[in-house]
Amino acid sequence: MSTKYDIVKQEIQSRILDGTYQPHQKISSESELMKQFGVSRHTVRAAIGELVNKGWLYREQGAGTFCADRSLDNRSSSGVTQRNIAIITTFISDYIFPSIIRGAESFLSQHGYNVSLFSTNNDHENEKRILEKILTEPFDGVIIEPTKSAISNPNIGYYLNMEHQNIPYIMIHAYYEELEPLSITMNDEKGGYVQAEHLIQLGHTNIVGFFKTDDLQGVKRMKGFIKAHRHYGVTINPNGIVTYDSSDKVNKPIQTFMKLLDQGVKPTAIVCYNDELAISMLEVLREKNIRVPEDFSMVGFDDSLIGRLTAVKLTTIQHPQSKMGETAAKMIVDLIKEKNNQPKKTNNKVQSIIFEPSLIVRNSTKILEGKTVTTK
Amino acid sequence: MSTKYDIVKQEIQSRILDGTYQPHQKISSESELMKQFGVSRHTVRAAIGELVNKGWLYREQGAGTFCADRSLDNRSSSGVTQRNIAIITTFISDYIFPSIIRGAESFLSQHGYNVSLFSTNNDHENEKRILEKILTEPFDGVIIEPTKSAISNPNIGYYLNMEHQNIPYIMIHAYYEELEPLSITMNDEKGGYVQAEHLIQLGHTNIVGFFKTDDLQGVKRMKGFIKAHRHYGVTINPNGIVTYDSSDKVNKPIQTFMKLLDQGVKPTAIVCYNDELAISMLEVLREKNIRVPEDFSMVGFDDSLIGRLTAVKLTTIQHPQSKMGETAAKMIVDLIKEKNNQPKKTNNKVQSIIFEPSLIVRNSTKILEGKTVTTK
DNA sequence: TCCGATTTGTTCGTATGTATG
DNA sequence: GCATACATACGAACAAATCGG
Repeated sequence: MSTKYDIVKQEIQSRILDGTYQPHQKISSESELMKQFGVSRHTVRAAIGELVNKGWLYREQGAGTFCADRSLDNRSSSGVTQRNIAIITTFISDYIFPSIIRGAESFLSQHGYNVSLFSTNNDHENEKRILEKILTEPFDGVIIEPTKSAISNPNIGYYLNMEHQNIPYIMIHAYYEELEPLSITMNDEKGGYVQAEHLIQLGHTNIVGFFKTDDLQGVKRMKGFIKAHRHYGVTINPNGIVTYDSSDKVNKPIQTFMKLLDQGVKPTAIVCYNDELAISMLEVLREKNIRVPEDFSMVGFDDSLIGRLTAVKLTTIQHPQSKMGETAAKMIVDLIKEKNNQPKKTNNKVQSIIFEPSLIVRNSTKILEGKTVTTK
Repeated sequence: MSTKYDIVKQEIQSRILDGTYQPHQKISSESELMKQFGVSRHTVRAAIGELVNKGWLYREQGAGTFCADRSLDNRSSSGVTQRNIAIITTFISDYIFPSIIRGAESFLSQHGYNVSLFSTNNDHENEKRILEKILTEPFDGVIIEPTKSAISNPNIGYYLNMEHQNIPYIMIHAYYEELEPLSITMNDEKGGYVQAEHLIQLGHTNIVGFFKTDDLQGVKRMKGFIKAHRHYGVTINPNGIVTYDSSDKVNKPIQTFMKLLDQGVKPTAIVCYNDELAISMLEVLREKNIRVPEDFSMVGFDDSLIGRLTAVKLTTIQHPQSKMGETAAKMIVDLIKEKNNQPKKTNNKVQSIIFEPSLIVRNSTKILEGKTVTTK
């Protein structure tokens, strides 16, 4: 995999798949590629040779090398419907993802589809590699949880190519706004609002919020957090909002939280991006001998299993989990049907779905001492 | 047709067609061909390269170039290798399975394979449906966790058919004994032995054991449990061994355990089939105000995440989890390689792997009051 | 129609890396 | 350890086709 011609080959392949090279368009000449990659002509020719052999490019002596049009050539040759669905998530084994995947797998296998799994680890490079794979192989539909949905995505070209090749896809949890895709999401802003509202109604006024902001979910939950404070006229502590990324999710929130607890005016409650974070924070509080909920209240998000197993059962926001997976599966199957039966009446068109959040009150939140419950 | 490499190519082709080169026979080396035709090595390689691409020859570094066997060359219809691996587990989202799947997925996707997921919910009908699907579609290999491995399997025919069709498969966690397949397992009997031994060494003599016995793992752990008692000369309470199935795993163990706790001579410790059960039992004890480990000791199995998150951290048996998934993935890839390179020497044949269990002592076990620690 | 610049096609030489037996 | 054989990579030269002027 580390040979020079293979690198050149991969890169050219990427340019084809992400739409840089359109069908019948002339690609860079051999001498240009030599300069671009700093390799000899022999190496460039070896790379191009393999792609010509695969049918991705064709050469014309004297004219140049061109991108082939693979749109209607091969994939229906075998005649047999493959019925493959790809599910791309950021993580596979952690947290609530297994439940989502189970929901989707269960529905899809009942409807005769194979489910292939991919995880990006919230990294754009991995996402790219996976999208290349999906575009190269016969998938009938794709369910995607976007990678780093809050920031601009370098792989948009691949999604456009997917539309070109008429492969239906839907996004869950969040979506890339440029694409305006069909999606299944939570109302995350509302969720963040409800988290904060609950604590405010319990009398808390010094609440910290921790949000993972490389994904859109976190950005929106933060927005809701702020909105609730404004609505109830509670000022937000200047240090009261902490953001972090997937990359520093293990350490940064914990360390920042510890500092916040050591300062003069201590917060009395925390809104957590999700239950996973809440569990970490619970550990911090336990080490500092701060009792939950007597001394400190916390709200999680997602109603994950681990939040129900801990000594202190978490107050949290409900997440549809396996239901979301099933809904996504149903939607992608509908899209595939719609694609195949073009003459069919499109009376009930497939539409995006937004799940409304609801609060689940357990044992991690409590009325602040000396306060009475506020109601709207 | 007048180029040198084309002449070389034609000549080699002729030698294949007229039988000079028989299937799997080594053809002249590149340097020999250089002499024979008076051309450069590059030219020879270009000629051979085209024939390799057509599927008439195959090259093996260090060994030589060989004539391919095109007699039974069927599946080249699509030309493209699919590289699909199926993973069949009993459950997808629960417990330690996500970790196992992640380990396998990570390795396989790095090696260019797609991973398709199936779950049987430990039901033979589902298993049958999935096996039919796999036999019908182009999978290169299968990783299986057997369904109800302790009882006779009605789908053996499908596995035999898989062998017929030359689809490599391996089993994890357990295996159907009739098939004697390649497998990756725990030494479950040893595991059950270690669980019981630990409690016995802590002075416990009235230990109950709960085992799920529709899978072989449970049967073997139970065997180890009994063996440990015999070895240390501890008599087993007649009601001290409780077995249950996947179907009644939610209720039966809990109810039986409650009855045991209400009887005259109470047990002082429990060996659990796995951490999942242990967590349920912990809940029962909490409701009855029996403190762990002060009043009661318990040992789990699998070292699952949930066993580390509870208030009382479980003493348990280590399970390789994602490591097991990765090992399984590596093994299946080796098997596929072995299958494809028939002429290659099978010097290091793929072999079954058994992981040895080791005890992880945490906070759910304690020396029985009024006893001293026993050592072997 | 021809010219010249560009681009791919063929062929040689050489060197080093890596797997096999 | 050694010879053999294939794998990768660099450089150079000339041939053949294309395309704009």
